Amino acid sequence: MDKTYQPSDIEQTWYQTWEQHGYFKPSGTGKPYSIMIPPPNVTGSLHMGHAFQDSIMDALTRYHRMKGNNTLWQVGTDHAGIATQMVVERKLAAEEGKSRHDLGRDAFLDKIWEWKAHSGGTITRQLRRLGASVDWDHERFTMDEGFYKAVQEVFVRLYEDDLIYRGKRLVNWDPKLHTAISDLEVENKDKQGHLWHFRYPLADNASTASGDNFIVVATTRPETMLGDTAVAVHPDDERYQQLIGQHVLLPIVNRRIPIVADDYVDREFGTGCVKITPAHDFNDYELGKRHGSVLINIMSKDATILEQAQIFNFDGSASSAFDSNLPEAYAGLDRFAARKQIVADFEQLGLLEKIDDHALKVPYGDRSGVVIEPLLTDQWFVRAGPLAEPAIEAVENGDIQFVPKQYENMYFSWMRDIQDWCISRQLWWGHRIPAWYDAQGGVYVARTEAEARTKYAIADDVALSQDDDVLDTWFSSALWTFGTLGWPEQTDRLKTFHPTDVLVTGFDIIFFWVARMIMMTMHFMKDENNKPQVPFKYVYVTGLIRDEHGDKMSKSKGNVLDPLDMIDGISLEDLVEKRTGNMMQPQLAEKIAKRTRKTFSEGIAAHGTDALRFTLFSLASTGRDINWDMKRLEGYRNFCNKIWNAARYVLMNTEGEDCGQNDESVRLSLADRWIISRLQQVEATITKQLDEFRLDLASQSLYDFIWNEYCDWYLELSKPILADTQDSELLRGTRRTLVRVLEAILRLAHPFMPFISEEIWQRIAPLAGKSGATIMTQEYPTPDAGKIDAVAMGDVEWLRGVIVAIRNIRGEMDISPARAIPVLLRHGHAEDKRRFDENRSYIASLAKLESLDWLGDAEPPLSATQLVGDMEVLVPMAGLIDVDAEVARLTKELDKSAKEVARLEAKLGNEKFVKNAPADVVTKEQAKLKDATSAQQRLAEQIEKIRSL
RNA sequence: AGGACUAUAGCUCAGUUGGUUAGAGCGCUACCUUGACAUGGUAGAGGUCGGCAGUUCGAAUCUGCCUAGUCCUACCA
Repeated sequence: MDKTYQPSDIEQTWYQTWEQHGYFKPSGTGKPYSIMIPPPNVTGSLHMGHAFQDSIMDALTRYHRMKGNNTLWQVGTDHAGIATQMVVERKLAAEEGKSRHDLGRDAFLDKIWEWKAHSGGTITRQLRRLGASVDWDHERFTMDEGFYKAVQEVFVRLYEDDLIYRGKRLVNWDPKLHTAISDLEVENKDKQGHLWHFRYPLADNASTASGDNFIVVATTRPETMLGDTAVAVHPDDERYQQLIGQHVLLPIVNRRIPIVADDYVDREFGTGCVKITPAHDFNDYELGKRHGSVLINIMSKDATILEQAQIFNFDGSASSAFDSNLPEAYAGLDRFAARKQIVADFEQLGLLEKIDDHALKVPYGDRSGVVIEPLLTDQWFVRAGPLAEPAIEAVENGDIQFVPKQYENMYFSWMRDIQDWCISRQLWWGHRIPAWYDAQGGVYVARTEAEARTKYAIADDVALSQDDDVLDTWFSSALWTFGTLGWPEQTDRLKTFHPTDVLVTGFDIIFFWVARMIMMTMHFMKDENNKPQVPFKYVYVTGLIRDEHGDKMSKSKGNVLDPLDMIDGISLEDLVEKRTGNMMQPQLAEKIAKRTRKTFSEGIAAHGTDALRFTLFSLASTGRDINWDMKRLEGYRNFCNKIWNAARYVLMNTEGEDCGQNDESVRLSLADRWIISRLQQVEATITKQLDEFRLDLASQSLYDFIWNEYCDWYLELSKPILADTQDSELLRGTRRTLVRVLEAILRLAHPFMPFISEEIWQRIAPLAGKSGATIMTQEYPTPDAGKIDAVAMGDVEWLRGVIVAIRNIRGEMDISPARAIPVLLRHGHAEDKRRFDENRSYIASLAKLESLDWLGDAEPPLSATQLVGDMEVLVPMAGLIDVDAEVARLTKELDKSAKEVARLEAKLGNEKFVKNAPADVVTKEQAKLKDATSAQQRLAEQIEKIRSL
């Protein structure tokens, strides 16, 4: 093996080997275990969040595969409707100066498929680099043939069950993308705006309580007044009591509209009068409906003002309740221009009362970034209420558990107040809605046009045209767990792997995806008793990966880290280019470049996939965002190097030697018995932590065991034996333990660090008597309590105590590490003496001693001392030690003991403590006090003795 | 407005049902190239666990209030 660990030398070749040999496929035997990858955007690329979640899924998958489960990690990508369409539209505009309308629907879709073919491999290549052990043979895409069938089936059946309906409703309209979007795709932002106060003259010479012949309404969106159908006041508001049932004459359009009373109105806000615009405001829609009003739409799909208003009843039929003419002056004006004009005109008319500054929330489209307009359009909706009921129940009764649990609250509060889901999108890229219309507007929902004709008995000569709209991307993603397994066919894969075991995803898509997946799955998937099947048993919710300052990573902030750059490294210049090239806002480039040069003055070094993964795991504490720290990554790269070198040491001492693999007689040293015992304990700990999704704790346990126990102590303790002993049985025992424990460590580590564990395992396994083509399919280590040797563990703890005590004196007294020193022990119990007798050579070797003796009762020479339990460790001071330094050191120790004694005395002096605390706690404290007291006394004597010289 | 989460060493974070002398990594200090590893070794410094009350024999841990921050949902024109 090379002296230094080079991840690039091993990682890619191992992945290819694994994939070629089909190790990622389900084994076909064992209890099924399955995970569905959250499908990334097919044309996207992997970011740190993906790397994080995918690493977790891979660790769980590899762990269960090694435990013998029939394990499937299902892979696939999402067509990502709006996102993908926008990318291709931008590209088209930039390269050919054309819009999608110039091309037409079919040609444009061809362009997108081309783009998918061209860029679609990026994400899957990146997944391979991460070591993702997914089943590539069954990769799926949310718009592949099978998924198309699943989507149609679901749509048609939901329609037949009256859970999908079409209607003219107020929706969130994106005037830039020209599509409806769901509530979830709207981001409400705090903005400073204005509250305009308009006078609406009263009709029929009515007047207010204070004698005015007008009332004042306040609005943040003046242009919508063109669509006002009423004014509302609170029923108990004395100021306007006599006006209820009267009318106002709407200025500019001269529309006579009623004054109605409604509890919804807040008397304290503004003037207590609210203009009602049912076609342009969600609250007003409800209000208008309650008061038998109509809907007056005044806006086009571009959010410009119409020439003629469109007036509807709430059932969608046309209404002639009002004159539909709108003032010519506004026709075609953009909504914001119209706003200015309306305000100016009110001022002109002397009807502008005042303008207040006002803080408000403005809805923006999360993709387009423009202000969303509530607009009356024909859309398809999913009736979410009935679907939500079983989905809520499944989480309440624990069939689905969120990890961490607090996300269940979030889920419940959204689900219990769920609104119908607008699923139609006025886009081209997506699943086209399986509905057909005849010339009269009749709607026919079926899987195909032919089926529609049969089902609804439509003659062949009646022209049908399919709905132009497509479905929300999340509609198809909601079918992911069963759609990927072949549904609506009852495939073996579906029967074997559904329900899946765990979904690993971010909290940001609990509503978008997780909740909808639960609803859809439980409606369509039933078990043998016809009970709804859940899509997964656990939802492991990860935090977000942020940058080193806790800021969200984003292109516009220029703080995005590419996981592949962590793995392969990148030069500073390339990193700057990557962050500043192809920007939507080029003016930020300079700042980003500067910041990047400051943070990564040397670029980024290569750290390898294993180190990246291990870093992600150790940061993966539940329910918390992660602030990325390059130093952690470096630390775990060093950890890989540590393992590498430990393996080199083991190989150096075992290759070509007799390692006792054929059960020749062996004798195990104390160190052997100890590390074997500890291995059992660590195996139990890690297994438990993995089962509880605590990858952070598991990786920490592994790290501690490998570095602080196996390397720091076991390998060091093996050195004196390998160097000195002539005992062939003992040598065999040590060699056997060296390789066997390392071999087990590699299997323990494999789910975390697949590459380095495989690379080393290939060399170690034969020496440990293991055979097999890959570590991937070896058994995950299981602890054997029978191998735990309590005596050995106690002895090594003692041994470490003595060695650390001597090193401590050495360090504090500034004794050169090169200098071998004499050490005496005294005042020990019989147990100390036994341990001393059995382990002299270990101590002498690890503490670099010239001599080590048991003093008995003889008077010791003047020495530096340290206590290990009751036993004193003495380093004779002659020629070695600075008296003042020793006094200072002992005084520090004494202070500590004195404080401890005081604390314990106070505690035990408290009658209530002695009376109330459990007996074992009291006994423990008493023992501690005894130790501390005797330590205090010894230290005091020793200080006195040194001083007296 | 409602709700959730977070606050522990200079930095990034663990701390499982209340009982440790409160831990890790990085950083810092001193010493050390000893044949696995300087991507290393040995020793060390560093914390009134955000604040205030309370429950308890005992609180980083439980309760209440407060402060600061993050996020989610809803929204008054």
